[in-house]
Amino acid sequence: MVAIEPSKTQRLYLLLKEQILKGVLSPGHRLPSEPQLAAQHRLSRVTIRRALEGLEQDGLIRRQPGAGTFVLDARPRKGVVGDLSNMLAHLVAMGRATRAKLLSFSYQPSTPAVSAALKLAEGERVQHSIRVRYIDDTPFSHLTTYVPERIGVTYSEADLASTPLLTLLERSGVVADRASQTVTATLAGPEIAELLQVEIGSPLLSMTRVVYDDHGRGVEYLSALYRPDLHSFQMEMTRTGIGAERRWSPVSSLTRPGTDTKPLPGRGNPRRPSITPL
Amino acid sequence: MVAIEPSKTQRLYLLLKEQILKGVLSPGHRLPSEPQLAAQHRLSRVTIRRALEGLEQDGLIRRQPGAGTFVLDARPRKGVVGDLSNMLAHLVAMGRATRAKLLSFSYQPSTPAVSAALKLAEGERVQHSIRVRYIDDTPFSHLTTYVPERIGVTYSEADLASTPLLTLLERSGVVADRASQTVTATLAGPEIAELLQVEIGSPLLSMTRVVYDDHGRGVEYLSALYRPDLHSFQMEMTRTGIGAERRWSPVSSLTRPGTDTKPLPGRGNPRRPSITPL
DNA sequence: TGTATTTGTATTAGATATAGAACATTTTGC
DNA sequence: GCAAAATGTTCTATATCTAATACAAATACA
Repeated sequence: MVAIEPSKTQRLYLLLKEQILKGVLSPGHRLPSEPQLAAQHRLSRVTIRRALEGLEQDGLIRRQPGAGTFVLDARPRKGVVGDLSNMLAHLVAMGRATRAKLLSFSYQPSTPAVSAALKLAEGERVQHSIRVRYIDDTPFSHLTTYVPERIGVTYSEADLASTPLLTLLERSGVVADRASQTVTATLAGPEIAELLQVEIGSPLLSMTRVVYDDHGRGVEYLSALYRPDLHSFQMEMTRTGIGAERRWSPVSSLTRPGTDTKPLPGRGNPRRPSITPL
Repeated sequence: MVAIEPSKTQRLYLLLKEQILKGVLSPGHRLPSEPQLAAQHRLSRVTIRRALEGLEQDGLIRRQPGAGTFVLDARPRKGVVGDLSNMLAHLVAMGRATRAKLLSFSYQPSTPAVSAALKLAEGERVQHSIRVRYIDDTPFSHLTTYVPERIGVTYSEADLASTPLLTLLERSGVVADRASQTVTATLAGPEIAELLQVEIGSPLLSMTRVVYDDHGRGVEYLSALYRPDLHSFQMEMTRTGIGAERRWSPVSSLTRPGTDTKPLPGRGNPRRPSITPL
């Protein structure tokens, strides 16, 4: 029995794509010729060409008969470089058109995992919703939320489709006090891939967040998926303390779209951080 | 021209693997029967079986003729649930065996991307290194670093294989003052996959960090890849301010391995945050 | 016990991936 | 202009992937 491996074409395709997007191969750079690539990777020229065709479709390379294959100006529309901690508020402030599509809205008995996270009693019911958020008609996040039923009943289906969940919660008298969020990487399954308009098997940023009120009770469980080509999680840190006690302190910052990783001007002057009210 | 896609077998294999490792399918849980899976995913039973065979080889499932297919005690050695911000120090504190393998060590002319991030002059040279860090003989991170040559010369190859880079830098008189880090998701290419002992095409957490000294000059450019099954990036947040000015403030926290997302006890009492001295 | 369900195994057929080769067309550079 | 080298195109041949089907063996349950 052989280990399950991706096709050779896809292997090469992803490899080259990574290198181009990562900047290892800078724009204007000429790739080795197809026969050379075939020799280097010990693949047939047919396979090489299939991979290059994929890159060409992606607009990452330009192939000129007789001349060669050249890397184009990579990172095409990396337009939105967001901070997961304040993305939505930031986008709205920029006047970008944002809308959410409500895919599911129901009341269910809680699952074990959600119950544990929200500290619910056995069999307690939760309000469950699935949304996809778009920016300029491009899907950029897939949101699955669970809210204890007693809180969930305070807002309607229409509310959820138009208003950020955390706003709804606070409007209902919930006092959000603490949150714990975890960021990981996953793969896009068939449904998610279609909803976020990416290839099946594409990498996705996965964030799980649990929000607690001032009594330590869980009020929201959020599982979010983001397209890494549209968003990344960024944070600024400063060095504080002296001697052996010198450590790094996080400073949540705003990142302007189109602006690359840029440290805060001067020192001190931390921006006011915020969390996405999704 | 068709987009380059992974094989259906591999697609399903990775998808199920993710769900098992992520805990969506808990140990002891019985998977749908092969015909059911075939119907759900609209694949033939042959394909379903190939994917399951891969999972069986990985020791993730048990297949019993006549009975069904069951999820085994997943995350066998999920031991390490780390915080990217202070992972290494934390692991060391726990007495886990950590070692780094130095794969490459050289001085090169800087690439455009690195030059921009570190604010180097045109053509300035950098010290480049690639390392893989292991914990208990399991690879968990792939580290690529660039340091301006004037700083890089202050430590040796042996230093780098044994001592965290940031420690070396500070030993050389560099004053690390600010850092900017970005977290995204990527796919594992052939070499990375082999080094980190994952399948080609598996999702990886990608972190890029730039450290600046007190004069705002870049002193370290780090590109790190982490296995999401072994690590996730976690942060705690608290609500501060009042009224319309009420916002979320990040509180970098320690996560104990084996302990799932758990809010800080009481309120206030923020842990002293730190950054990984990789 | 008997029946339904499940996994294991085998066969057939078609679609696709890959290798290898030949030749045309375009560009580059002498 | 000419030769070399690059991509574009077409073809043959083999191996693998996937679908579809049938049947055997093991298990669960009434």
